[in-house]
Amino acid sequence: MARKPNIASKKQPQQSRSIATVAAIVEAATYILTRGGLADFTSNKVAERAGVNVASFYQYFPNKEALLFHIVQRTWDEQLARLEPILTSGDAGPAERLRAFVRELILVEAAEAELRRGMRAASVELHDTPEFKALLARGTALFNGFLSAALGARVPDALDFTVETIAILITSFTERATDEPRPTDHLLRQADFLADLLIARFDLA
Amino acid sequence: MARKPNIASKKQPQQSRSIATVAAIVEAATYILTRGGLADFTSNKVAERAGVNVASFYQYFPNKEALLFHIVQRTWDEQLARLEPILTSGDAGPAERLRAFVRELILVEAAEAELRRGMRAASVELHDTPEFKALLARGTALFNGFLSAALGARVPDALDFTVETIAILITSFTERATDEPRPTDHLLRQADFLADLLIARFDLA
Amino acid sequence: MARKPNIASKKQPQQSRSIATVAAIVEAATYILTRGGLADFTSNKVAERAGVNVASFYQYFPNKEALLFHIVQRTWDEQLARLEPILTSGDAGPAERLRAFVRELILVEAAEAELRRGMRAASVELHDTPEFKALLARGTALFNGFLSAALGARVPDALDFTVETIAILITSFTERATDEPRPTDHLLRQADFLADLLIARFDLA
Amino acid sequence: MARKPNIASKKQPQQSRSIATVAAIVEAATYILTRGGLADFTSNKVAERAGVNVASFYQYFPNKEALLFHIVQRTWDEQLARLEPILTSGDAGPAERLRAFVRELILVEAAEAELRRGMRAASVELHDTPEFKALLARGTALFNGFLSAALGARVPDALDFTVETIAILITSFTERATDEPRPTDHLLRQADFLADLLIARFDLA
DNA sequence: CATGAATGAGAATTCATTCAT
DNA sequence: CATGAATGAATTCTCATTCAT
Repeated sequence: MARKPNIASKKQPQQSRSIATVAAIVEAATYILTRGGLADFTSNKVAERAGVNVASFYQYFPNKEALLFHIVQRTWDEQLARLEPILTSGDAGPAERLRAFVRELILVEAAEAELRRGMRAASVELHDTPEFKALLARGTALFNGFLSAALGARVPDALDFTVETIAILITSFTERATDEPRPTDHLLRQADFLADLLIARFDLA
Repeated sequence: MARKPNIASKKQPQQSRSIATVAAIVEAATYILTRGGLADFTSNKVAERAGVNVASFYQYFPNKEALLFHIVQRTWDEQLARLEPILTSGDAGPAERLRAFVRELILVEAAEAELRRGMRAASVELHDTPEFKALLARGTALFNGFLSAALGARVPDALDFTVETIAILITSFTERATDEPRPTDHLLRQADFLADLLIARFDLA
Repeated sequence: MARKPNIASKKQPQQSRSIATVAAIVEAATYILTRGGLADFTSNKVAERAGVNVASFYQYFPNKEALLFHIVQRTWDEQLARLEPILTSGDAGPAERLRAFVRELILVEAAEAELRRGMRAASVELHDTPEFKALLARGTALFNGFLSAALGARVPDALDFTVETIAILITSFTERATDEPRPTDHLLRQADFLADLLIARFDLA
Repeated sequence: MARKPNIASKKQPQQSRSIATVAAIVEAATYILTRGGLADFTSNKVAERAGVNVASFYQYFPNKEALLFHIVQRTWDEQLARLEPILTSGDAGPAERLRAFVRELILVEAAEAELRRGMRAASVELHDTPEFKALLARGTALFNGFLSAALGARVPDALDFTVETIAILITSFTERATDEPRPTDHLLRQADFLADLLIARFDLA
């Protein structure tokens, strides 16, 4: 029964030196997670690679999980920043936007696939924390909003079910499809495959 | 950077006493993985819960990973045993079989969802072992064979791509859909959703 | 403070099966010690290599040290058997015999240099046992007897000191000279070097 | 088959507290090796006797062998510091210097005989490391230089062979002669015995 | 704040030895 | 006797975390 670690960041660095320290720690951790060195993702090694003392680590993060969460959050934020415009911009029709979204999502996932794999492996303990759930919720809300709007008319019954299921479909698919390194055009074909499936099914074009 | 652990099982238990010992170890490990206690999945704790000495653990498994692989393999075998008949029986048409397959798969995954989550979290080290790859290959071959046959006529180009992509779609979907506990009928609706999508797309009915 | 292990052989094997078992154990241990695998010189591994059960090991040897002593003794006995005739045969004069002795000793040591190195490394615990001391004493007595007789006339004072010192000189030299593998002729030159030194010094020719 | 341990020392202690820690570790290890407790020379027991946590041990030494090497090196350095002046000072003739050297060597060896025995027993793993070989090489070079110079004129052929053989003779003799505790005058007689042998043989006086 | 230093607790693995059958 | 099986007790080494300066 995994204990839920206290994930909230300890202190916000105020001075520039502190900011640099935190940045170094985060960068070091990212590097280590990217190399897949789950076993090397230890507070001591992260600090060493960051060139700071372990004690400094604990100055800014109450524990390892907090650092991990920080990175997860940052990555997630960056990801959302790229995806949100696609979903919200009213320029294109639902089909266009869905296709663009799936394409962008698969590219985003692929872009930092190793890091994401590392994070996923290390994230086990995070899953049950409220902070993590809140993070997920934001993305979910955004995507569900878009889907609900797009499908609203065409799915009279069980809109929620449909939306949730499509969300699972898309996110699990892009995650897995990027597990093995693939050339971009292959990824895009896969994205289109899925997008077309949905567009056809719901007659979005 | 993960080293590849030697996974081949060590000594086969011969007398009933040792068979019981191994069973106790496997059961204890399963229990711990199921509870999500990735952090508790240690040789000492597994042995303790099994009521045997750690040294006995190492009589039968060269290392922790070997035990994990043992469980993964057993689970996988059981799963295949349930799924194979569906794919190979010639009784029904492709649409029927695909739907039945997705339904069974999602149920199978749900049945031991916690264990699977634990295994997934712990499996990182396994991914690169030849034994693990061989295990995956069997399942892949089976499913790809079925899909290739079913789609053969309808997918003139890029059969391999299509098959691979569908395989990813189905397996990633069922895995994620069972991440949260859901009632059976919900799972079946989800399975049908995906199956219908594919059946319609490839005109299998 | 190394405890003195009980070294006395437990049981003498009576039946041919037992004899074969003991032989297999001894041979396996010899093999392992020869390969320099001090770390592999464990009761389990010796038994495994011997093809017998560990419990059988303890049927015939009360502990690991007893096996080691057994091998040391056997080797020592074989060595003495080759050296004794040289010292005792009255055919040749003292110079001849001394030279022949040193030559033979260096060859004997070289013959099983690896085994001897392994034994030496493992023997630490043996040094303080009475059995081991008795073993040494036999060889010492033999050699000292020879030297005393040979030098008697020429060393009026301090015969004991001289004999002891020469014994140390010869045995330590041959041991170390064979630490690195060397061709036979090199070894013989070294033996002659030492023998000549002593012959000249004590005017033995 | 012994693996070569990584012997290079890890972190250098900087503050006085850590210097004391390292000193305590070294002292504890020396004590244990001196008592002949090869079996007690474990990281835990050394740390315990040093009054520090095992983890501190591993802060400063990457493994047990590194600590052992540290001690071997220190002892060797001290020994060389005492012997080098004898060999290099031009005050005396070769005979004088050789005799003084052998005398000093046997005293040096005797001074820490127990420690040296312990180290020797534990050194097995060290033999193959480059660091250890480098250490030996320094001593060998020094002594061989001296001998070559001293004998040069008198040994037209095979100078190398002669030098090497004498080196073996002297070092193996002093090592073994100090294996059993002996009063100083006895040791000096033994040293003189060997020195005289060589002086006479090569007409060094 | 930042660093040097320290540590309690535990993880993986092995070994000598014993016992039941 | 011999074997299968078991285990108490170590051993090496690491990690998350804290404290004194």
